[in-house]
Amino acid sequence: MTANDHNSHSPINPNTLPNFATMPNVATMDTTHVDKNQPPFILVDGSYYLFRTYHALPKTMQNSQGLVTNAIRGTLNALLKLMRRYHPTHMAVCFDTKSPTFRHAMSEEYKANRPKMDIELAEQIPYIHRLVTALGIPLLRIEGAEADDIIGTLAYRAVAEGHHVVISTGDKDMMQLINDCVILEDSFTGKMTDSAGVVEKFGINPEQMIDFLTLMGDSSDGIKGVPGIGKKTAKDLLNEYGNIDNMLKNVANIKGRAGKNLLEYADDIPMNAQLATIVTDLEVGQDWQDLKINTDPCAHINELRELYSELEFRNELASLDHPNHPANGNGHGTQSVAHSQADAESQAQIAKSLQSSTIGDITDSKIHDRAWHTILDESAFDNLVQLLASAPHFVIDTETTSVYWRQAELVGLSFAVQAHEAYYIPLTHALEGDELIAKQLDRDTVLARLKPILENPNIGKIGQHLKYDAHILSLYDINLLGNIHDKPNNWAMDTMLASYVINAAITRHGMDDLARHYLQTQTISFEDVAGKGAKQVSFDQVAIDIASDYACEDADITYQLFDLFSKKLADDTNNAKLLHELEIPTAEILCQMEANGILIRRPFLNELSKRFDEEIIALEKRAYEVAGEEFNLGSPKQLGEMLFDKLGVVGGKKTKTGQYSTGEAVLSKIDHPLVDITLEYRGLSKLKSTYTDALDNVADAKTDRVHTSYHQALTSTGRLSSTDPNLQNIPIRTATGRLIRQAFIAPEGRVILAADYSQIELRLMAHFSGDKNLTHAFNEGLDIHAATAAEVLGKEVAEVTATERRNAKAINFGLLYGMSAFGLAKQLQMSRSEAQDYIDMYFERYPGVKDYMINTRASAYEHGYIETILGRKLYTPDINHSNRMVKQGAERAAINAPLQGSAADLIKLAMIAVDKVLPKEQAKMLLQVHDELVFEVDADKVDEISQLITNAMQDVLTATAVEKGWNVNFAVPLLVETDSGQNWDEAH
DNA sequence: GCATCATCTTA
DNA sequence: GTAAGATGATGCG
Repeated sequence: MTANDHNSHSPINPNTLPNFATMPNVATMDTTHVDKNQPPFILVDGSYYLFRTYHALPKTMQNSQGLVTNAIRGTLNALLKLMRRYHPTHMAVCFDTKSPTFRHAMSEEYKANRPKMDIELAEQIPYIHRLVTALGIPLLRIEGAEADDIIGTLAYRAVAEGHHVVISTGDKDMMQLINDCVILEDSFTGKMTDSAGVVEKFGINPEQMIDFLTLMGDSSDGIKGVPGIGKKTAKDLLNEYGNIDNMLKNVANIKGRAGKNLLEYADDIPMNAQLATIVTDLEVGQDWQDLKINTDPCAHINELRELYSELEFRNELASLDHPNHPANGNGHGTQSVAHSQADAESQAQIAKSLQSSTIGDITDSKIHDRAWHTILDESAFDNLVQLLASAPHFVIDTETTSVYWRQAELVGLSFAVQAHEAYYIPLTHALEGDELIAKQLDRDTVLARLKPILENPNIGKIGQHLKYDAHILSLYDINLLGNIHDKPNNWAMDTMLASYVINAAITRHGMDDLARHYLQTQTISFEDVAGKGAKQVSFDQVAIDIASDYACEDADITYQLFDLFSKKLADDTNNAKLLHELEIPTAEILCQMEANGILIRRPFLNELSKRFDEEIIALEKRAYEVAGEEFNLGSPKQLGEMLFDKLGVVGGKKTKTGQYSTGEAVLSKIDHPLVDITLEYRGLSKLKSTYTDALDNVADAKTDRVHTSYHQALTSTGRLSSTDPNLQNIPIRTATGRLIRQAFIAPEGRVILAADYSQIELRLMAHFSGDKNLTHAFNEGLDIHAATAAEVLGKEVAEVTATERRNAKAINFGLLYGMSAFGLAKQLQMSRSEAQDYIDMYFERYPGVKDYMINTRASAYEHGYIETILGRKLYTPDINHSNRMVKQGAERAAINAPLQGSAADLIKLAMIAVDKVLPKEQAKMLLQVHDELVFEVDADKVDEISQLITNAMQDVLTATAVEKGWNVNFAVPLLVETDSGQNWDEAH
């Protein structure tokens, strides 16, 4: 029989039950004889790829005959990937058939609720079968057996015969087949799962998988499981009792619902277990040796050609003439994939999964031409100290117990003075049983020796996200900060900020992202060494040899990035200037601001929480009365159903997910008592949960100060963002909201001082557009929104009504946001054509602004980026996107980016300028909120310092920028407004 | 337990 | 119409 003779199997009688007692168990079988150096036996779960790719890939993939081809493509890509990766000699693709199996005979509910297969999918199946055969891969379908069972059987036989096995599937049920020599690989997502992967994912061993599935059940397959036992309980029970038999023996000891139900449903367990068990001794009537790939390049080439032509897979067709097409039995073919983006992502994931795998020819991607050292004795440390002290610059990286610097303790330090060589000094690792922990050098001794080097401004410090390391070192009384910006001309560099300045959009700026993007290297992830989720341990619980690899890699990669970015910056002096004169100095100031924190009034916040809570409860009660029943007022879904279905309110609109929209914009148009109650309820619960409760939780227990964390390499425009907590969105618009602001105070003898740029983005618009009317209004010091209304309506500023000013304000903001008539109409609640008329009138009066819009858009198309006032390039990758909506979104972002981005540049300059003149004993900079800086200052020095700050901020373009070599002739004045008071509300 | 949605807060 | 982050509810596995 030939390998592809897939119709030759005798059907399996669905009424003959497998003998579960004698069935071999793949997870526990002996694997000592398996030769891991041979290519693996590949078993593909064809049915999985069929369904997965059909639902995941767009149905718009069709040939000219209207045949949907997404599942064909998806499955083909999975197969080609496997062949390229493993160069297998033995492989089989298994499919389910429509006929019933023993599971259907056992349980009426088994897969009973599966909807009928879509016709668009059914049509693709014959093509997929033909394709598999034409690729020379054995195809297996057996009446009365599921693909799982064929795979289970073949996996057992293959391992028994000395092969290791890769099962290509995304079905978690198959995890019961995993052992030392059998792994799962989902070729669609790139995810690989070995034994450790099962433990990581579910907290149990592969051999416990059947019991796990039996307890949990599977609603999509119609397997019930034990009610009340989900993933978590099943895991806990299995960890305690090992298996279900043992659980039942000790069922009296199992408390609560789990124990009760286990007893009550004990009779169902055997059947559910059998439904969940993959058969491993099917009568397949075929020996595994027959499942060889047909490697004759000419065998099926004509069939393939015909298929690809009919399907209109042009790239695949062309690649048939390429000598390395995988169908020719050679695993190095060119990629021929329709979804380059999705594919690139899954490739990256595959690359990642390769790291941890040790099976077969899956390569360990660690490079070996490198020297990574663990420093565990005095003389090695002496040598390192010598090396660092005499280096012009070096990479430093701290390893700690937490990503939050305020909770972190130092665990070790890594260094690099050149690429491919790195040192790790473990200091406080404490993993029980790790023999190396006793050899660690003393932390304080090491730090004392390093302090003069780390504080030496003449030795450049290089790091990835140095602000973090600076925070950590400052906890140990080491001041790294001076080295970051006091010597802007040395080699000091923050690779995260360098990447951000060079191109903020091309990748995120974490070290893993940078290594992947710029060095084509997949780093050891933190999760690889410390686990993830609830099971993650802190770094001091990682074994020193593993930790050392991780830490050395970090330092090594950082050095390599430093080399690469240094070259890029040498070619672009403005980028170099942005890094050294703007971002790195800003980082140092942010470090101080974060360390300062801002004082809050805890008792006041607690009092507010209590008050809000009482009002919330009263509102809930009223809502239940109006509704006639209790429901969750905080659930948009339940509220929508109550309002529009049960209470019959008209005007309900649905969101894209099919539920009613209950956003503020919709509700405020409805006249109904429940709406008023809801809006008030939402306002108060927002304030309570997001602000009064949250701030109290994060404030330092001893000092009552709140320390936010600023992210400097995140936004697409150059703005900062603030997290944990976000102090850039503290309420201000409503009176109740402002109560929160009143909780931010200055200590005794000091006041809060706030300084903000007035209308900075509109001033930038005036500058960039050069528009005469706009420039004139700012130069005359007019109320800009009133001036706009007067100009557009052709009347005097004094005659402008409140509504006219409000509309003008909306259009001014709209301009900054790349406005459309549609958007303006929605904002002003007018018709689209009215909005369009208004916009037309505006552009007639402000032609320069119209030109700015056109020119900025054009620049984005021409260069792929726009520039801010300091020449920061902000890339606009979606400007040529094939989706019209996405493309238009990118156009609006491009129009906004120079304005928002330039404002971000200016406030960073302002922070640098202010920091330089601020008397540190009398004032501290605390917060930055995009166009505002918040300080606490000695009460008796407020006027003086306020003037100092105002001057520094207003003069950034005429003084600070010029000193640093940026010469900008700004078209309008920069105006700063300051105020001060006991709290942030009074200061605003 | 983790991701996504809907909502609301800021500049 | 731009740029963010946090929360509770909900859905998935």
